[in-house]
Amino acid sequence: MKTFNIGELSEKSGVASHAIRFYERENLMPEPARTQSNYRRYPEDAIDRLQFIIHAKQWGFTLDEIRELLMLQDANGDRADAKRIARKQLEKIRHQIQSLSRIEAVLSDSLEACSGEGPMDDCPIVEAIAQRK
Amino acid sequence: MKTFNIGELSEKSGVASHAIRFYERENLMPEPARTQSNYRRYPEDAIDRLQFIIHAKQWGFTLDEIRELLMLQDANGDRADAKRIARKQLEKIRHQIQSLSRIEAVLSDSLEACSGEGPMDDCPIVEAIAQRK
DNA sequence: CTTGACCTTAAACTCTACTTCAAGGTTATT
DNA sequence: AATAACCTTGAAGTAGAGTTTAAGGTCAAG
Repeated sequence: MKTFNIGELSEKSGVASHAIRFYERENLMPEPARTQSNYRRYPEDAIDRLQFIIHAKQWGFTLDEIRELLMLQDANGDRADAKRIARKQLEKIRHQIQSLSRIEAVLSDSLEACSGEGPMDDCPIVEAIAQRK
Repeated sequence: MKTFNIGELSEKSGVASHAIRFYERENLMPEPARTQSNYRRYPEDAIDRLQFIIHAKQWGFTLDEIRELLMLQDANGDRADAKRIARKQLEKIRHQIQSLSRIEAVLSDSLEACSGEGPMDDCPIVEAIAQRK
């Protein structure tokens, strides 16, 4: 089986070496084996784990939440827990979408209402923010 | 006309005194008048200005952007500039809504696919994150 | 006239998720 | 043997938006 130095892992995973060490300190990555000269030596599945982290980050999970998910996997924990975490995340995301949509509506209305000419007094955009219509 | 100490302004606006001083340092709030004993003394419209800041923050504007909007108002600047700032913000928000919606779809699918029972191997949630389907 | 609530400043700390720096050890190539 | 390109650690810096702390001045009530 192939093993990698941290630099190779960094290249293959797209995560900077320093970030990988950071994840190790933060208990997102397990401590890898070491060579005689104390270099970190990673197995292939370290790539998958780093990519799991990247994707979860893109989904808006915090490192704390990702750590929780990874620990569940490592402990071969309960699906119910994973579901709880994911449900919380889904609610968070839905809530964000709702607020953003409200803002989108008002902001695009006020952009249309604003001629783009003349001085700032009574500019519809500024008024919309001031009143948070 | 009524004037306020920073504590009263804080109560009326809902912004912590320290945050108000912070906004002053950051040029979001103008330097107010002072009493003989060097206390800050605010006019009533300071409340409106703080609330403008609060609302703009809720809309996702950064303090840098809010400062820019406020300076435009103060200078009675050009509506075209306000429009430019707002348009940029609208794009940012639309982009966020799109990413979040994609995530929402996949996450809610995988939540439905997960029974919530049994061990973590092959849990649809974990797989969805790993593969970022 | 003391106590407590308020105000002043500057500096340091918080949080998240890293990145950069310093100082040095190791491996590969020439 | 020298040089470049890797690796090691710990400490410090970054950004955004404040909050907390330290050390003290002021005001109102009792």
